[in-house]
Amino acid sequence: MGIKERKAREKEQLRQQILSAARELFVNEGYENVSMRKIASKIEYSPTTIYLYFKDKADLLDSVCKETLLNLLNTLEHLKRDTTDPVETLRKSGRAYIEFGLKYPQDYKLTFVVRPQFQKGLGLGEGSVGEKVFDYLCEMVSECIRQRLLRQVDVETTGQVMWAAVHGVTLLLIDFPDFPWTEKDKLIDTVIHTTIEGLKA
Amino acid sequence: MGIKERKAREKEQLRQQILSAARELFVNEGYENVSMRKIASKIEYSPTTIYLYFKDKADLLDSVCKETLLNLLNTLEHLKRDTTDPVETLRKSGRAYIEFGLKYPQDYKLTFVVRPQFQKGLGLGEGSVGEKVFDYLCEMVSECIRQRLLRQVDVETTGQVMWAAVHGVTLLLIDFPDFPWTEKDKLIDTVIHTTIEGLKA
DNA sequence: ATGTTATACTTAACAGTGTTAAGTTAAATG
DNA sequence: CATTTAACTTAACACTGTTAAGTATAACAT
Repeated sequence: MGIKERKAREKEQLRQQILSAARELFVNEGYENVSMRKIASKIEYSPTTIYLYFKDKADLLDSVCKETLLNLLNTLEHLKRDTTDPVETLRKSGRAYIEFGLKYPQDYKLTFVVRPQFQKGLGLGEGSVGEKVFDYLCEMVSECIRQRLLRQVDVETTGQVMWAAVHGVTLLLIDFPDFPWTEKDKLIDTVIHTTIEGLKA
Repeated sequence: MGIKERKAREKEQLRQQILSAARELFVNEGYENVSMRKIASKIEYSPTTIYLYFKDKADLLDSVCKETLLNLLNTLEHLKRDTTDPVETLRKSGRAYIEFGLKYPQDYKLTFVVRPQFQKGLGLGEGSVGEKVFDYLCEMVSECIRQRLLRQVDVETTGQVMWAAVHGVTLLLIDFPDFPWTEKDKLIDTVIHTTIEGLKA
Protein backbone atom coordinates (compact mmCIF):
# COMPACT_ATOMS: atom_id res chain seq x y z
CA MET A 1 0.00 0.00 0.00
CA GLY A 2 2.59 2.57 -1.07
CA ILE A 3 0.07 4.85 -2.72
CA LYS A 4 -1.79 5.73 0.43
CA GLU A 5 1.45 6.49 2.14
CA ARG A 6 2.59 8.75 -0.62
CA LYS A 7 -0.74 10.57 -0.52
CA ALA A 8 -0.49 11.00 3.21
CA ARG A 9 3.03 12.32 2.77
CA GLU A 10 1.87 14.80 0.14
CA LYS A 11 -0.99 15.95 2.35
CA GLU A 12 1.37 16.48 5.23
CA GLN A 13 3.69 18.38 2.91
CA LEU A 14 0.99 20.79 1.83
CA ARG A 15 -0.05 21.23 5.45
CA GLN A 16 3.48 22.21 6.29
CA GLN A 17 3.61 24.51 3.30
CA ILE A 18 0.48 26.32 4.47
CA LEU A 19 1.83 26.47 8.00
CA SER A 20 5.13 28.01 7.06
CA ALA A 21 3.55 30.46 4.65
CA ALA A 22 1.18 31.50 7.41
CA ARG A 23 3.99 31.88 9.93
CA GLU A 24 6.05 34.02 7.59
CA LEU A 25 3.13 36.30 6.83
CA PHE A 26 1.89 36.49 10.41
CA VAL A 27 5.37 37.37 11.61
CA ASN A 28 6.09 39.93 8.93
CA GLU A 29 2.74 41.60 8.53
CA GLY A 30 0.87 40.85 11.74
CA TYR A 31 -1.92 38.35 12.24
CA GLU A 32 -4.76 40.79 11.54
CA ASN A 33 -3.20 42.09 8.36
CA VAL A 34 -2.89 38.66 6.84
CA SER A 35 -5.86 37.33 4.94
CA MET A 36 -6.56 33.75 4.03
CA ARG A 37 -6.35 34.87 0.44
CA LYS A 38 -2.82 36.20 0.96
CA ILE A 39 -1.68 32.92 2.44
CA ALA A 40 -3.37 31.02 -0.36
CA SER A 41 -1.82 33.12 -3.08
CA LYS A 42 1.60 32.69 -1.50
CA ILE A 43 1.39 28.91 -1.84
CA GLU A 44 -0.48 29.20 -5.14
CA TYR A 45 -3.66 27.47 -4.06
CA SER A 46 -7.19 28.69 -3.84
CA PRO A 47 -8.15 30.24 -0.49
CA THR A 48 -10.62 27.55 0.39
CA THR A 49 -8.01 24.83 0.18
CA ILE A 50 -6.66 26.01 3.52
CA TYR A 51 -9.96 25.07 5.11
CA LEU A 52 -9.37 21.45 4.13
CA TYR A 53 -6.33 21.49 6.39
CA PHE A 54 -7.28 23.92 9.13
CA LYS A 55 -10.63 24.65 10.73
CA ASP A 56 -10.28 28.40 10.44
CA LYS A 57 -7.80 31.24 10.74
CA ALA A 58 -7.57 30.90 14.52
CA ASP A 59 -6.78 27.21 14.14
CA LEU A 60 -4.00 28.12 11.75
CA LEU A 61 -2.62 30.54 14.31
CA ASP A 62 -2.95 27.84 16.93
CA SER A 63 -0.82 25.44 14.93
CA VAL A 64 1.82 28.06 14.25
CA CYS A 65 2.02 28.78 17.96
CA LYS A 66 2.28 25.12 18.88
CA GLU A 67 5.36 24.94 16.69
CA THR A 68 6.81 27.99 18.38
CA LEU A 69 6.28 26.47 21.78
CA LEU A 70 7.97 23.27 20.63
CA ASN A 71 10.94 25.33 19.50
CA LEU A 72 11.08 27.15 22.79
CA LEU A 73 10.84 23.91 24.74
CA ASN A 74 13.52 22.39 22.59
CA THR A 75 15.82 25.36 23.13
CA LEU A 76 15.38 25.14 26.86
CA GLU A 77 15.85 21.39 27.06
CA HIS A 78 19.08 21.57 25.10
CA LEU A 79 20.64 23.75 27.76
CA LYS A 80 23.50 22.01 29.43
CA ARG A 81 22.29 21.36 32.92
CA ASP A 82 24.87 21.98 35.55
CA THR A 83 23.76 19.65 38.32
CA THR A 84 26.45 20.92 40.64
CA ASP A 85 24.97 24.40 40.44
CA PRO A 86 21.24 24.24 39.70
CA VAL A 87 20.83 27.93 40.45
CA GLU A 88 23.17 28.67 37.58
CA THR A 89 21.06 26.39 35.40
CA LEU A 90 17.93 28.25 36.44
CA ARG A 91 19.63 31.53 35.60
CA LYS A 92 20.61 30.21 32.19
CA SER A 93 17.09 28.96 31.57
CA GLY A 94 15.65 32.34 32.35
CA ARG A 95 18.12 34.00 30.03
CA ALA A 96 17.42 31.50 27.29
CA TYR A 97 13.68 32.07 27.62
CA ILE A 98 14.00 35.83 27.30
CA GLU A 99 16.49 35.58 24.47
CA PHE A 100 14.18 33.25 22.59
CA GLY A 101 11.45 35.84 22.92
CA LEU A 102 13.71 38.61 21.68
CA LYS A 103 15.14 36.55 18.85
CA TYR A 104 11.66 35.77 17.53
CA PRO A 105 9.65 38.65 18.92
CA GLN A 106 6.71 38.32 16.60
CA ASP A 107 6.47 34.57 17.12
CA TYR A 108 6.60 35.13 20.84
CA LYS A 109 3.83 37.68 20.67
CA LEU A 110 1.72 35.48 18.45
CA THR A 111 2.02 32.70 20.99
CA PHE A 112 1.62 34.55 24.25
CA VAL A 113 -0.37 37.59 23.29
CA VAL A 114 -2.28 37.21 20.06
CA ARG A 115 -3.35 33.62 20.52
CA PRO A 116 -4.99 34.07 23.90
CA GLN A 117 -6.93 36.92 22.32
CA PHE A 118 -8.40 34.80 19.58
CA GLN A 119 -8.51 31.40 21.25
CA LYS A 120 -9.88 32.09 24.67
CA GLY A 121 -9.02 29.63 27.40
CA LEU A 122 -6.60 27.57 25.36
CA GLY A 123 -2.87 27.42 25.05
CA LEU A 124 -1.87 26.14 28.44
CA GLY A 125 -4.30 23.28 28.91
CA GLU A 126 -3.27 19.95 30.36
CA GLY A 127 -0.75 18.12 28.23
CA SER A 128 -0.19 21.18 26.05
CA VAL A 129 3.28 22.21 24.97
CA GLY A 130 2.83 25.48 26.79
CA GLU A 131 2.36 23.59 30.01
CA LYS A 132 5.52 21.63 29.29
CA VAL A 133 7.50 24.85 29.04
CA PHE A 134 6.24 25.81 32.46
CA ASP A 135 6.96 22.31 33.75
CA TYR A 136 10.53 22.66 32.56
CA LEU A 137 10.91 25.85 34.58
CA CYS A 138 9.45 24.06 37.58
CA GLU A 139 11.95 21.25 37.26
CA MET A 140 14.82 23.70 37.35
CA VAL A 141 13.28 25.39 40.34
CA SER A 142 12.58 22.10 42.03
CA GLU A 143 16.21 21.03 41.97
CA CYS A 144 17.24 24.35 43.53
CA ILE A 145 14.70 23.97 46.30
CA ARG A 146 15.64 20.34 46.89
CA GLN A 147 19.23 21.37 47.42
CA ARG A 148 18.00 24.17 49.71
CA LEU A 149 19.52 26.82 47.46
CA LEU A 150 16.20 28.67 47.29
CA ARG A 151 13.62 29.52 49.91
CA GLN A 152 11.36 26.61 50.82
CA VAL A 153 8.27 27.80 48.98
CA ASP A 154 6.21 25.41 46.92
CA VAL A 155 7.68 24.70 43.51
CA GLU A 156 4.65 25.85 41.53
CA THR A 157 4.52 29.30 43.07
CA THR A 158 8.24 29.75 42.67
CA GLY A 159 8.02 28.68 39.05
CA GLN A 160 5.18 31.09 38.41
CA VAL A 161 7.12 33.96 39.94
CA MET A 162 10.05 33.17 37.70
CA TRP A 163 7.78 32.93 34.70
CA ALA A 164 6.09 36.25 35.46
CA ALA A 165 9.48 37.97 35.61
CA VAL A 166 10.85 36.65 32.33
CA HIS A 167 7.52 36.99 30.53
CA GLY A 168 7.15 40.53 31.77
CA VAL A 169 10.51 41.82 30.70
CA THR A 170 10.31 40.02 27.37
CA LEU A 171 6.99 41.59 26.49
CA LEU A 172 7.99 45.04 27.63
CA LEU A 173 11.12 44.97 25.51
CA ILE A 174 9.19 43.74 22.50
CA ASP A 175 6.15 45.97 22.84
CA PHE A 176 7.86 49.26 23.64
CA PRO A 177 11.09 49.20 21.67
CA ASP A 178 11.35 52.98 21.71
CA PHE A 179 11.20 53.30 25.46
CA PRO A 180 14.53 54.37 26.99
CA TRP A 181 15.31 51.01 28.52
CA THR A 182 18.43 50.34 30.46
CA GLU A 183 20.93 48.60 28.22
CA LYS A 184 19.21 45.38 27.21
CA ASP A 185 21.67 42.82 28.60
CA LYS A 186 21.99 44.67 31.85
CA LEU A 187 18.23 44.83 32.26
CA ILE A 188 17.80 41.14 31.53
CA ASP A 189 20.58 40.19 33.92
CA THR A 190 19.18 42.41 36.63
CA VAL A 191 15.69 40.97 36.25
CA ILE A 192 16.97 37.42 36.53
CA HIS A 193 19.42 38.20 39.27
CA THR A 194 16.84 40.10 41.28
CA THR A 195 14.25 37.37 40.98
CA ILE A 196 16.62 34.61 41.96
CA GLU A 197 18.05 36.58 44.86
CA GLY A 198 14.51 37.29 45.97
CA LEU A 199 13.72 33.61 45.84
CA LYS A 200 16.67 32.93 48.08
CA ALA A 201 15.82 35.49 50.77
CA MET B 1 -20.19 84.46 22.32
CA GLY B 2 -22.15 81.81 24.19
CA ILE B 3 -23.13 79.95 21.05
CA LYS B 4 -19.66 78.88 20.12
CA GLU B 5 -19.08 77.65 23.60
CA ARG B 6 -22.28 75.66 23.61
CA LYS B 7 -21.32 74.13 20.26
CA ALA B 8 -17.89 73.24 21.54
CA ARG B 9 -19.49 71.69 24.59
CA GLU B 10 -21.84 69.65 22.40
CA LYS B 11 -18.95 68.50 20.24
CA GLU B 12 -17.01 67.42 23.28
CA GLN B 13 -20.09 65.62 24.54
CA LEU B 14 -20.44 63.59 21.38
CA ARG B 15 -16.75 62.83 21.44
CA GLN B 16 -17.13 61.44 24.92
CA GLN B 17 -20.19 59.50 23.85
CA ILE B 18 -18.26 57.87 21.05
CA LEU B 19 -15.37 57.18 23.36
CA SER B 20 -17.40 55.47 26.02
CA ALA B 21 -19.40 53.46 23.50
CA ALA B 22 -16.14 52.32 21.96
CA ARG B 23 -14.65 51.40 25.33
CA GLU B 24 -17.69 49.38 26.32
CA LEU B 25 -17.71 47.48 23.05
CA PHE B 26 -13.94 46.98 22.93
CA VAL B 27 -13.96 45.65 26.47
CA ASN B 28 -16.95 43.36 26.06
CA GLU B 29 -16.43 42.06 22.55
CA GLY B 30 -12.75 42.59 21.83
CA TYR B 31 -11.19 45.25 19.64
CA GLU B 32 -11.15 43.17 16.47
CA ASN B 33 -14.78 42.12 16.84
CA VAL B 34 -16.02 45.67 17.08
CA SER B 35 -16.77 47.47 13.85
CA MET B 36 -17.11 51.18 13.36
CA ARG B 37 -20.69 50.47 12.34
CA LYS B 38 -21.39 48.80 15.67
CA ILE B 39 -20.07 51.77 17.59
CA ALA B 40 -22.04 54.12 15.37
CA SER B 41 -25.26 52.23 15.77
CA LYS B 42 -24.82 52.18 19.54
CA ILE B 43 -24.75 55.95 19.67
CA GLU B 44 -27.32 56.25 16.85
CA TYR B 45 -25.14 58.10 14.39
CA SER B 46 -23.93 57.15 10.97
CA PRO B 47 -20.59 55.31 10.90
CA THR B 48 -18.75 58.08 9.14
CA THR B 49 -19.55 60.57 11.87
CA ILE B 50 -16.93 58.88 14.02
CA TYR B 51 -14.30 59.93 11.49
CA LEU B 52 -15.12 63.56 12.19
CA TYR B 53 -13.91 63.02 15.74
CA PHE B 54 -11.21 60.37 15.38
CA LYS B 55 -8.74 59.75 12.60
CA ASP B 56 -9.43 56.05 12.40
CA LYS B 57 -10.17 52.99 14.50
CA ALA B 58 -6.65 52.86 15.91
CA ASP B 59 -6.92 56.48 16.98
CA LEU B 60 -10.13 55.63 18.78
CA LEU B 61 -8.34 52.81 20.56
CA ASP B 62 -5.53 55.18 21.37
CA SER B 63 -7.86 57.62 23.07
CA VAL B 64 -9.55 54.86 25.04
CA CYS B 65 -6.15 53.67 26.26
CA LYS B 66 -5.04 57.15 27.24
CA GLU B 67 -8.06 57.32 29.51
CA THR B 68 -7.18 53.97 31.03
CA LEU B 69 -3.64 55.11 31.73
CA LEU B 70 -4.98 58.25 33.37
CA ASN B 71 -7.16 56.09 35.60
CA LEU B 72 -4.22 53.88 36.49
CA LEU B 73 -2.02 56.85 37.24
CA ASN B 74 -4.75 58.38 39.34
CA THR B 75 -5.22 55.17 41.30
CA LEU B 76 -1.51 54.98 42.02
CA GLU B 77 -1.14 58.61 42.99
CA HIS B 78 -4.00 58.37 45.45
CA LEU B 79 -2.15 55.75 47.46
CA LYS B 80 -1.30 57.00 50.89
CA ARG B 81 2.45 57.34 50.86
CA ASP B 82 4.11 56.16 53.99
CA THR B 83 7.29 58.21 54.05
CA THR B 84 8.53 56.44 57.14
CA ASP B 85 8.45 53.14 55.23
CA PRO B 86 8.93 53.75 51.51
CA VAL B 87 9.43 50.05 50.91
CA GLU B 88 5.91 49.45 52.16
CA THR B 89 4.70 52.15 49.79
CA LEU B 90 6.51 50.47 46.92
CA ARG B 91 4.89 47.19 47.87
CA LYS B 92 1.46 48.82 47.94
CA SER B 93 2.08 50.46 44.58
CA GLY B 94 2.96 47.13 43.03
CA ARG B 95 -0.16 45.57 44.46
CA ALA B 96 -2.32 48.45 43.30
CA TYR B 97 -0.89 48.18 39.79
CA ILE B 98 -1.63 44.48 39.54
CA GLU B 99 -5.06 44.86 41.07
CA PHE B 100 -5.92 47.59 38.61
CA GLY B 101 -5.00 45.24 35.80
CA LEU B 102 -7.11 42.45 37.23
CA LYS B 103 -10.05 44.70 37.99
CA TYR B 104 -10.16 45.94 34.40
CA PRO B 105 -8.47 43.11 32.56
CA GLN B 106 -9.74 44.00 29.14
CA ASP B 107 -8.85 47.66 29.51
CA TYR B 108 -5.38 46.64 30.67
CA LYS B 109 -4.94 44.38 27.69
CA LEU B 110 -6.19 47.01 25.30
CA THR B 111 -3.63 49.43 26.68
CA PHE B 112 -0.58 47.25 27.06
CA VAL B 113 -1.14 44.54 24.51
CA VAL B 114 -3.57 45.48 21.78
CA ARG B 115 -2.50 49.06 21.34
CA PRO B 116 1.19 48.35 20.75
CA GLN B 117 0.05 45.91 18.09
CA PHE B 118 -1.92 48.48 16.15
CA GLN B 119 0.00 51.65 16.98
CA LYS B 120 3.61 50.67 16.60
CA GLY B 121 6.16 52.66 18.54
CA LEU B 122 3.68 54.73 20.48
CA GLY B 123 2.20 54.61 23.93
CA LEU B 124 5.22 55.35 26.05
CA GLY B 125 6.67 58.35 24.25
CA GLU B 126 8.02 61.35 26.08
CA GLY B 127 5.39 63.20 28.03
CA SER B 128 2.87 60.38 27.55
CA VAL B 129 0.68 59.19 30.37
CA GLY B 130 2.27 55.77 30.08
CA GLU B 131 5.62 57.30 30.84
CA LYS B 132 4.15 59.04 33.86
CA VAL B 133 3.02 55.71 35.25
CA PHE B 134 6.57 54.45 34.95
CA ASP B 135 7.88 57.68 36.46
CA TYR B 136 5.60 57.16 39.43
CA LEU B 137 7.11 53.72 40.00
CA CYS B 138 10.58 55.23 39.73
CA GLU B 139 9.76 57.84 42.34
CA MET B 140 8.73 55.16 44.80
CA VAL B 141 11.89 53.24 44.01
CA SER B 142 14.01 56.36 44.28
CA GLU B 143 12.92 57.08 47.82
CA CYS B 144 13.79 53.52 48.84
CA ILE B 145 17.22 53.77 47.33
CA ARG B 146 17.83 57.19 48.85
CA GLN B 147 17.13 55.80 52.26
CA ARG B 148 19.43 52.86 51.47
CA LEU B 149 16.57 50.38 51.86
CA LEU B 150 17.26 48.88 48.45
CA ARG B 151 20.45 47.92 46.68
CA GLN B 152 22.29 50.88 45.19
CA VAL B 153 21.40 50.23 41.57
CA ASP B 154 20.30 53.04 39.30
CA VAL B 155 16.67 54.03 39.76
CA GLU B 156 15.65 53.41 36.15
CA THR B 157 16.83 49.83 36.05
CA THR B 158 15.26 49.10 39.40
CA GLY B 159 11.98 50.61 38.25
CA GLN B 160 12.06 48.58 35.09
CA VAL B 161 12.64 45.36 37.00
CA MET B 162 9.68 46.16 39.21
CA TRP B 163 7.56 46.98 36.21
CA ALA B 164 8.49 43.77 34.42
CA ALA B 165 7.44 41.75 37.45
CA VAL B 166 4.03 43.33 37.94
CA HIS B 167 3.33 43.51 34.21
CA GLY B 168 4.31 39.89 33.78
CA VAL B 169 2.13 38.46 36.50
CA THR B 170 -0.81 40.66 35.54
CA LEU B 171 -0.75 39.52 31.94
CA LEU B 172 -0.28 35.87 32.79
CA LEU B 173 -3.26 35.92 35.14
CA ILE B 174 -5.40 37.68 32.56
CA ASP B 175 -4.34 35.71 29.52
CA PHE B 176 -4.41 32.23 30.97
CA PRO B 177 -7.27 32.22 33.45
CA ASP B 178 -7.65 28.46 33.24
CA PHE B 179 -4.08 27.70 34.18
CA PRO B 180 -3.75 26.13 37.64
CA TRP B 181 -2.24 29.19 39.24
CA THR B 182 -1.32 29.34 42.86
CA GLU B 183 -4.06 31.10 44.80
CA LYS B 184 -4.19 34.57 43.29
CA ASP B 185 -3.39 36.71 46.32
CA LYS B 186 -0.58 34.45 47.36
CA LEU B 187 0.94 34.58 43.90
CA ILE B 188 0.73 38.35 43.74
CA ASP B 189 2.22 38.76 47.18
CA THR B 190 5.00 36.34 46.38
CA VAL B 191 5.85 38.12 43.15
CA ILE B 192 6.05 41.49 44.87
CA HIS B 193 7.83 40.16 47.93
CA THR B 194 10.35 38.25 45.84
CA THR B 195 11.10 41.22 43.64
CA ILE B 196 11.57 43.62 46.52
CA GLU B 197 13.69 41.18 48.49
CA GLY B 198 15.77 40.66 45.38
CA LEU B 199 16.23 44.38 45.04
CA LYS B 200 17.51 44.52 48.57
CA ALA B 201 20.06 41.72 48.27
C1' DA C 1 -36.57 88.85 7.12
C1' DT C 2 -33.72 86.99 3.58
C1' DG C 3 -29.68 85.26 1.22
C1' DT C 4 -25.14 83.15 2.09
C1' DT C 5 -21.81 80.48 4.22
C1' DA C 6 -20.09 77.13 7.26
C1' DT C 7 -20.93 73.15 10.17
C1' DA C 8 -22.50 68.63 11.16
C1' DC C 9 -23.92 64.83 9.55
C1' DT C 10 -25.41 61.06 5.96
C1' DT C 11 -25.49 58.25 1.67
C1' DA C 12 -23.17 55.57 -1.53
C1' DA C 13 -19.41 53.30 -2.85
C1' DC C 14 -14.76 50.73 -3.03
C1' DA C 15 -11.83 47.16 -2.21
C1' DG C 16 -11.18 43.93 0.87
C1' DT C 17 -12.39 40.21 4.78
C1' DG C 18 -13.52 35.05 6.74
C1' DT C 19 -16.17 31.40 5.58
C1' DT C 20 -19.62 28.12 3.40
C1' DA C 21 -21.98 25.46 -0.29
C1' DA C 22 -21.87 23.77 -4.57
C1' DG C 23 -19.30 22.37 -8.49
C1' DT C 24 -15.31 20.35 -11.03
C1' DT C 25 -11.51 17.49 -12.18
C1' DA C 26 -8.50 13.79 -11.83
C1' DA C 27 -6.92 9.78 -9.75
C1' DA C 28 -7.68 5.26 -7.44
C1' DT C 29 -10.64 1.32 -7.12
C1' DG C 30 -13.65 -2.48 -8.62
C1' DC D 1 -13.77 0.73 -18.74
C1' DA D 2 -17.27 2.55 -15.18
C1' DT D 3 -17.71 4.32 -10.65
C1' DT D 4 -16.56 6.13 -6.53
C1' DT D 5 -13.73 9.10 -3.84
C1' DA D 6 -10.47 12.58 -2.81
C1' DA D 7 -8.50 17.14 -3.72
C1' DC D 8 -9.24 21.27 -5.10
C1' DT D 9 -11.81 25.55 -7.15
C1' DT D 10 -15.60 28.88 -8.22
C1' DA D 11 -19.11 31.71 -6.69
C1' DA D 12 -21.38 33.78 -3.26
C1' DC D 13 -22.79 35.95 1.41
C1' DA D 14 -22.59 39.16 4.83
C1' DC D 15 -19.43 41.81 6.66
C1' DT D 16 -15.11 45.14 7.32
C1' DG D 17 -12.50 50.16 7.47
C1' DT D 18 -12.47 54.12 5.03
C1' DT D 19 -13.16 57.93 1.47
C1' DA D 20 -15.70 61.19 -1.57
C1' DA D 21 -19.60 63.38 -2.53
C1' DG D 22 -23.97 65.06 -1.17
C1' DT D 23 -27.56 67.23 2.07
C1' DA D 24 -29.78 69.67 5.59
C1' DT D 25 -29.70 72.83 9.21
C1' DA D 26 -28.05 76.28 12.04
C1' DA D 27 -25.40 80.70 12.39
C1' DC D 28 -24.22 84.82 10.33
C1' DA D 29 -24.28 89.24 7.54
C1' DT D 30 -27.05 92.36 5.21
